[in-house]
Amino acid sequence: MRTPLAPDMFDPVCPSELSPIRFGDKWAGLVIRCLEGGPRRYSELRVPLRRVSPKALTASLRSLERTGLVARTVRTAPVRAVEYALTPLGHSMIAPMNAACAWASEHWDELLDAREGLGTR
Amino acid sequence: MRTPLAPDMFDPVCPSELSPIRFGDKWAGLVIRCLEGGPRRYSELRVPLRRVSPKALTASLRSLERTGLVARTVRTAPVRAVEYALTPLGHSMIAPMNAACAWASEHWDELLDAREGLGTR
DNA sequence: CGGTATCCAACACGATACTG
DNA sequence: CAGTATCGTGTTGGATACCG
Repeated sequence: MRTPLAPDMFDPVCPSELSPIRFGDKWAGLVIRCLEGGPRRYSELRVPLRRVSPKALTASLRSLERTGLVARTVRTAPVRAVEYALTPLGHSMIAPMNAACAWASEHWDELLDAREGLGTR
Repeated sequence: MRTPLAPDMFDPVCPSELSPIRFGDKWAGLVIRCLEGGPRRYSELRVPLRRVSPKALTASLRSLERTGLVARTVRTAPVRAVEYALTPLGHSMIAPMNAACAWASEHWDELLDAREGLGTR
């Protein structure tokens, strides 16, 4: 199955913004979300993740590869194309990620309150 | 309810060691685990977390306070004592933490494989 | 007892330019 | 197309010593 990519992962507000739960490095969670709907080429990923520099994106992908969550495959003919896809292990992370997102949504107002309570003191 | 603290959070092997899922900063997850069984004083926390420098432990606690997961209370009489406890929000994180731990346990061998597959190439 | 102060090394991340 | 090279900055975390 191959669903369309979100046009911009930073629009309007990333629900994970306030959540303390992180999956790997800074961008790993968003990258996994982008790969959830099927394999993607590097340049495809750059569109919704346009606010991430190529260096940081590559670093995140390499890290995900190292952890075994993402597989990188290169095709040379007819044109060079590099595809990134979730491994079975990567797919298995979707469940805990959804749990984390659900938690953040449920406690959104408390998380906001905590952040604001700080500014005032 | 107030259960005894683990003697050493780093012994024998932390199950979260290989997991890419993080809760806040480097030590936040372990700190939350220590507070799960009831409020603790700073010096109590330092025992199971003795491999964490006081500076890093304080930083982690402050960060958890800021996020609204931990409450800090000071008692001055008869002696000065500072207690850290999970807030309701903090307690609500136990569920996603357990989900993350379960995930790591289930996929432990795959995570190990991924790490080792790297050393060889 | 419950932290700070200080110093330092390592790393993460961004911007930009460039390349096989 | 799919990155790498380079440079610079900011943050993280450890070690150690000290303090009210």
